[in-house]
Amino acid sequence: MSLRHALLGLLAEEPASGYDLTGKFARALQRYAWHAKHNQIYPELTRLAGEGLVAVVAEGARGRRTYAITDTGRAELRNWMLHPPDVFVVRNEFVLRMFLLSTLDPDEARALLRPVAEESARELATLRESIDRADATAPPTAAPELSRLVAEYGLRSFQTMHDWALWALDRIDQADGRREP
Amino acid sequence: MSLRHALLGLLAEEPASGYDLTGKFARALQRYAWHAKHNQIYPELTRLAGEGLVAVVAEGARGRRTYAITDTGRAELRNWMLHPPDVFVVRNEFVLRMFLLSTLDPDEARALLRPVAEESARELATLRESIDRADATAPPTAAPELSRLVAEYGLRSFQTMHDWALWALDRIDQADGRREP
DNA sequence: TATCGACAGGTAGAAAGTGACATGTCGAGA
DNA sequence: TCTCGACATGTCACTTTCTACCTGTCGATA
Repeated sequence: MSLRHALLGLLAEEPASGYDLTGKFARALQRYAWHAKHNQIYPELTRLAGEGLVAVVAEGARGRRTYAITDTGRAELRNWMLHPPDVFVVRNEFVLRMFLLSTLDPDEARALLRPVAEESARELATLRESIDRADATAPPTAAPELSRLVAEYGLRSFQTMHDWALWALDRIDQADGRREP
Repeated sequence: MSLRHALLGLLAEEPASGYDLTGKFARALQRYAWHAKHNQIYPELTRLAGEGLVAVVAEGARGRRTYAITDTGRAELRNWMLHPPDVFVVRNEFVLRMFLLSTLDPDEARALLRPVAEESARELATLRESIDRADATAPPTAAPELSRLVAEYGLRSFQTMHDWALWALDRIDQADGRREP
């Protein structure tokens, strides 16, 4: 039931169409939190509308339908947020591959870790940029800004991944008894 | 196709039964990398055996069947490891909830973050303990020890989560203009 | 005016994953 | 000897997700 709550969460901030939501998933949630594409999003929106958790509030060009969260939907989202399960289901193919690193030999492990170090650095830079941009545009009456919190989490996570990849590469080099360029 | 590669990866280290593998998932992979329970594992093992990627190498009491990876299986695993996709599919309900934190008010956010700070500290301690235990039992001819790498990643990730949760709590307190106990 | 890319919405069939149920064995301790 | 917990393996119906396909509109630029 996570997809529907992700959608309710996005709609709680502002009304949006299925197309908008697909974009938000691709830009914000896809990489770290929850993966979903339009073929899952459209049917789920229809279902949510059928259950009265969201409603169509506008229709525009090209068949565009803008959805907004309803009071029922907001109550459902709040209830879900306030009652986290004891264990979270996690599926992360990246971490799985790191777990299975030990099935490779040192050279192969190095070859996998190098792109990790590079990409985490790139993601880190991108995220920092978008945070800085958001901070600059910040409203003068800076509210608690809870949305800044998860951005910081992402920042720190990528920093951790980057530092770790460099450490791991170094450690393999040392164990291998040589210094690789 | 991640489940089958997770199983192949575990069997690449040593032969095991479905029951053993279920335990390994529960202890090692479940929390950070890949969630799977016995009702998925048993059928997948049968399928893998049917395709010749694993084979039954022993039968014991209580219908126990010990599987080992075959050469074909090892080749498949290696191929999968050496060809990571451009984007990894991630589904992490915890991170999703942190994304949606901004739909709550500061008090509620605090209530969610406090257990995060506590549990990450506990997980951190547990992991550090098991690493120390493994280091102590380490073979004298310490090989590159690639399996130590992912443990370190877990350690750093939990440390990051813990530090972040404390930072976030503090930031909410400050924005709220008071110091919460 | 033709074309193309972003906008906008979908469906169908297959695969993966979930929750609940079902069955039986072996060894240790009361 | 009885009971109980760990060992051990499954099935089935249902939900969720994935892959691949389909349809059409609007605006800008060639």
